[in-house]
Amino acid sequence: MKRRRPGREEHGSRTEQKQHTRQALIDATLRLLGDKSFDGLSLREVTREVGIVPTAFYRHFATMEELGLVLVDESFRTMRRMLRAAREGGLPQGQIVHRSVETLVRYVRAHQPYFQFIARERFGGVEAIRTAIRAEIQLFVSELSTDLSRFPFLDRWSTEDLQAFSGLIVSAMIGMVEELIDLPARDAEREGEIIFRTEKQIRLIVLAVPHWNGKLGETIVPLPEVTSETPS
Amino acid sequence: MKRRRPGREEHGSRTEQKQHTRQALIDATLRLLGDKSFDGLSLREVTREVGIVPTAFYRHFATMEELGLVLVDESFRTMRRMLRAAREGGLPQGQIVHRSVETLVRYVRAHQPYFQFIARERFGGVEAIRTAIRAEIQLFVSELSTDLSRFPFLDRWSTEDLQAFSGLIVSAMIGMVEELIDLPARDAEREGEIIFRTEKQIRLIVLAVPHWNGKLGETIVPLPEVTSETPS
DNA sequence: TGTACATCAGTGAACGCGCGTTCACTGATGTAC
DNA sequence: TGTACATCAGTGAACGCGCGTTCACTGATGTAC
Repeated sequence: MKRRRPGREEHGSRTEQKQHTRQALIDATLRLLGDKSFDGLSLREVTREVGIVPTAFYRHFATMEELGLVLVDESFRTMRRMLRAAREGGLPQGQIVHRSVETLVRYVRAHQPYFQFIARERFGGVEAIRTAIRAEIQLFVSELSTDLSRFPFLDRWSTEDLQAFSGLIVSAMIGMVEELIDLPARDAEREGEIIFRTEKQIRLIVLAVPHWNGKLGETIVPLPEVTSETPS
Repeated sequence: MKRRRPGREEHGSRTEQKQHTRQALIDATLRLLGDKSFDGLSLREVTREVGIVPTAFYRHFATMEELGLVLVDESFRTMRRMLRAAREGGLPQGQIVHRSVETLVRYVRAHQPYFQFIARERFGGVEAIRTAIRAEIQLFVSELSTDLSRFPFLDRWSTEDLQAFSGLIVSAMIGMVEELIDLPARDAEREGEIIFRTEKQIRLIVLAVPHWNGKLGETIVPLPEVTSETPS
């Protein structure tokens, strides 16, 4: 009775059982991170949530930081799976912005804790985790650049310009995700507004594409001086 | 000798002295937040940094959370001061994107700890602080909307569209600030790249302005299907 | 100006608590024969 | 298939430590007369 997982009685091999507990630690951590940030979370809280003794933690991870890095890895694996699916499914002509935003929202909803973890720890208190997340997002931007380089107009852009463009889209998407994830549960109206606004933003960016000349000269649209009293 | 602030010998009235200690607590907190997130920071760490006994903390704040909210307030007061100065100075015709980005960067460098605090706690572990920051950023977006509504084209946009547009600019700016603040100190080259990229992004957004028709129909630029093998 | 009393910012001892980590252990699972 | 031994995931007691908070205190500053 002592060695069995509390509440569950049937199990596979020792290896499977270990894997099961390891996953339970990961899941428990994600659950607990709804309320607090990673470096406010204790090893004992995590093991308590799983229902094992604190010392058993060390059978799976050397430190909390190690667990955190595994979480980063898992989270981005999830997102890459999303992107791969989207790419392979092939977005239908037209509706591309709408469908992309919608797909992202569905994924965020389905894997909310992962996204929440990433959003919260991207600038969180643990250096190693911040660095790992930053690297993954950069990878993300680069992959998007490659995808986008197949579109008309964009196929003639420099790598640098493409990365800036992708970065802008990713910024808008991250902004949306970050607003979505701590929306009071099931506020469908606010959610709709956020999605609608993000679509607008991305469409606006796309609109600029045919007009970009690749130079960082001054703007093409003449803009008047901004002072306290300068309406037309 | 006992009552004097360690390391400083001359003081004003009791009220001034209290104010001085209060500010020391705030400054110490900002300094310590370089390494960790707010909810990983202890009351004792803060008082230790200032050089007072832990219990003296309560003469100034009831809880750490209260201190945190004061920090949010101070940080945004700093940013509003920046905006007001920028508005009153009046940005010269042309160069407007360049000057705006440059102004922001200078301010971030000058008040780095405040910006770092905001970036880190925007999605951090303390609910009340998150909420306060979110409200301030929203206010920010609204103010920018008002400013922008004086420009040609934009003066005909709906409030909603203007807010989406402002939100996009703020997202790009936040993205830049967040990258800037934990750049390894004085990496002038990376810093230049980040600024250059942000300028590109904002110029790109601006470029779209004359072409926006205010409708959320499908894009005007026809975009082909994205699959694994769809180059032109 | 001088004296007597009130205020209150900062002190220092003490508390109970949750923390991470150590250690020797238990007993079911796995393996060699 | 049956037995004897090895492995190792999880146990539980114990540790020293930093935490937030309480409390009665001290002594310089402020105020009333």
